[in-house]
Amino acid sequence: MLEAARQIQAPAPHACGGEHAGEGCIACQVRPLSICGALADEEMAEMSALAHRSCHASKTAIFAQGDRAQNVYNVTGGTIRLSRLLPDGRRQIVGFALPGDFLGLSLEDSHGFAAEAVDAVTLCRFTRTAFSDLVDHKPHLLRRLHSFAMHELSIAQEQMVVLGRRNAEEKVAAFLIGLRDRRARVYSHTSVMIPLPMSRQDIADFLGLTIETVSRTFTRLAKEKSIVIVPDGVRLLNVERLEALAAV
Amino acid sequence: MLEAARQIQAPAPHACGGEHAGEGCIACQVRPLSICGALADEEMAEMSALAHRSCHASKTAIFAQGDRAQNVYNVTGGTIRLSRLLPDGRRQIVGFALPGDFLGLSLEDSHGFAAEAVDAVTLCRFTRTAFSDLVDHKPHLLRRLHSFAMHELSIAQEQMVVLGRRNAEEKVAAFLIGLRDRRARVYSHTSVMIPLPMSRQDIADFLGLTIETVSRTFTRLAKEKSIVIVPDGVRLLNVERLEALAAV
DNA sequence: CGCTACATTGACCTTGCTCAAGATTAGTGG
DNA sequence: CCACTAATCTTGAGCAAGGTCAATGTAGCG
Repeated sequence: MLEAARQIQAPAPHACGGEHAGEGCIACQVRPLSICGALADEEMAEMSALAHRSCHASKTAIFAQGDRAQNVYNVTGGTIRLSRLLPDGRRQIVGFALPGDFLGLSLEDSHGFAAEAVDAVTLCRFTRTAFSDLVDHKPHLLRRLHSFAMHELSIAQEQMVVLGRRNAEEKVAAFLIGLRDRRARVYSHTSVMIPLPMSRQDIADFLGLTIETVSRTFTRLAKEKSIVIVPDGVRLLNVERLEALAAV
Repeated sequence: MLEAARQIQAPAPHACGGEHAGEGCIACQVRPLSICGALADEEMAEMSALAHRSCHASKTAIFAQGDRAQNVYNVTGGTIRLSRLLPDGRRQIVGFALPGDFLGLSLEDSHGFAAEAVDAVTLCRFTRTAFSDLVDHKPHLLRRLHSFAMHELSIAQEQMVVLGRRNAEEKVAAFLIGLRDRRARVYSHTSVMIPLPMSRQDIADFLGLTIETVSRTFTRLAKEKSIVIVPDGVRLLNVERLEALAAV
């Protein structure tokens, strides 16, 4: 997930499909590197030279749990779900990656979770060796990556509180407020319209609930006029109330 | 938490109390740096020069949630609980730090969680500025820290699966097996005797359960002869069964 | 010995899960 | 553009895992 502290403007929506997914995609007119805000121009140029842009259609896998980790990715557009599967099929979504986030930074040689495109996703891909070489020559960049990783860890710990100590209503409120805040950082402006490209099942698997409980909770929040449910998202009405439910 | 990949021998138990806790403690005859396995001799010497050894008696705070983060710590002995508190008093323990683990590596300026000594704890303390300067001159060390952080993140994600998708019995089994595996890495040998210096309440707050459910689950596992409950710990009897319950 | 903190056990209750039936939406082909 | 199908979402009824409350047991300590 690893959010960039400062974020460029949102990439324009585009519809490049699966036929060239996973490979360099010259048709995608997106800014190549979300991380750019953190780097000097020359570093940007150096990284761009190493980057392969790629697109993934909705619901396609970017990599599977246990796959050999051969690439590092920087998300430039769309939403990715990161999930771990138990042997019996139970699933836990450990996070949603938004533009600016990194995937595959772990130095372990296989991915600990699966990454799947929730909607149309654009990525910058680096081979691990190229990325590693680059990092070796740019301690500044490594510090930045480490800072991302620690922020990521902090988000993971907050999610532990949500999973371990919050009830269904608080979980859903924390999810919506958390998503609003992350989007605000990514797109540099806050909004009460929260697009939800992920399914109810995805939300349930993120919050440790069932799809039915998520659905009922959305309905209840809508009945009490805390939110309005719209196609592919919600609009926050009573932000105070939601923030109180989500309060850290 | 941040476990060291290779670990020196366990520090000898000692009883330095609270009266000089938090400050340099020349009486503590512990190896100064758990991280040493990862470093060259000269680096070791350089780090040791910057380190202040300190001891914390059982149940004393090392730092509080929200405290200004002024130090980096490396645990050399004992067990530390890392916890987040909700405004209404609910508590989630986000991890237990064992010898070799780092605290305060985050670059944010205040601690996201509280750290409290579960039993007698010995630490190596660095001021943040000194540690930061050191890291600036040792990219090798920074890489190592980043690798620790990513491993930590992986543990946090596994804990999300435990909290979100496992039942009480599986949670307790995962806790015991996880602790056994971490201790095996720290002390370089595996054992079916698992010391549990933390209280039932701590375990409950780590697993997102109540103290009663933890107690009942221990009792049930003991009745079915999967474990034996001993003072301040458990002995694993049916490791196969526990590993199956905890299976990833 | 008695106090305190911690752990265990029991009885009962609530939240969220399971199972099942509809409702809505999205996709597809005529 | 509409009809048909499949997928997703919502809603309801009943249930069970784990929580709550309360009593009892046990260990450490002055």
